[in-house]
Amino acid sequence: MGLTKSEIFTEEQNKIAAIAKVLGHPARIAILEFLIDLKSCVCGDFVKDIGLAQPTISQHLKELKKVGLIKGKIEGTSVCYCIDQENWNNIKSVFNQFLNKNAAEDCC
Amino acid sequence: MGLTKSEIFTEEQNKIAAIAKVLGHPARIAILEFLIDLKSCVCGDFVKDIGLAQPTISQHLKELKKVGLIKGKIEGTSVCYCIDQENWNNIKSVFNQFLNKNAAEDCC
DNA sequence: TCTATTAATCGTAATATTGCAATAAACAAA
DNA sequence: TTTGTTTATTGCAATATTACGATTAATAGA
Repeated sequence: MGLTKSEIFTEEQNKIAAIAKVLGHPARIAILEFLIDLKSCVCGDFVKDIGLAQPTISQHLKELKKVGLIKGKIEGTSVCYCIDQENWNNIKSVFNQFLNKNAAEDCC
Repeated sequence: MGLTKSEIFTEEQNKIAAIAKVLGHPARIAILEFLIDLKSCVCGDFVKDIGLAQPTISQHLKELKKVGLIKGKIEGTSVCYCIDQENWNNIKSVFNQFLNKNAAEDCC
């Protein structure tokens, strides 16, 4: 088995989970932090800064791009990656909405 | 290899990733939403409401508990689960802090 | 004590993820 | 064109996750 049954969940539940899953690896958090702080921008710099092999970083960048957290612009032989502000804000609000709906009472 | 190199990341990066990883499954999002809305509380109800087998739900509850998102209180033969408010608030602030540090400029 | 109920654990199969060496692709500069 | 630089892709091995049947444990009630 080992196959997530996405069909039994709502679109929203699947969306939150999909984004969270991508955030669920420290290398991808590190990449996002570098991008936010504008410390690094191109794949090669992440390789140096983080210390994982180039194919590994490239793969992590691909997943971040897949859910729209980042976007990339080709500049000669290198690629400049950036936070995708529009999607980032959308994702932020999806998470805030989820995290802020607090249960008033408690049964334990 | 398939083994995350946690040692090359900061404690904070590993923490955010660990929580996000647990949030990275729709069943666990569904469980949290049921708990927030106080719709379900015990394992058996989640099994009915969500539609996954009892051992599967039990496993998801275990992971939610491991990172402190929920806590459980034994009540006779059943267990009442609840959002762990204190940890939930802590986790919320960790995520808010991460999501809100926006990059001012953009290079792409 | 016996039985029913409920949740956790064990064992296992299927699938997914992580990481990297090797290679390919794409472009810049000589 | 050739060489160097940079990123993406492929292929593979190791590990992790997901899901569930079978079983166990623990309590409630007859």
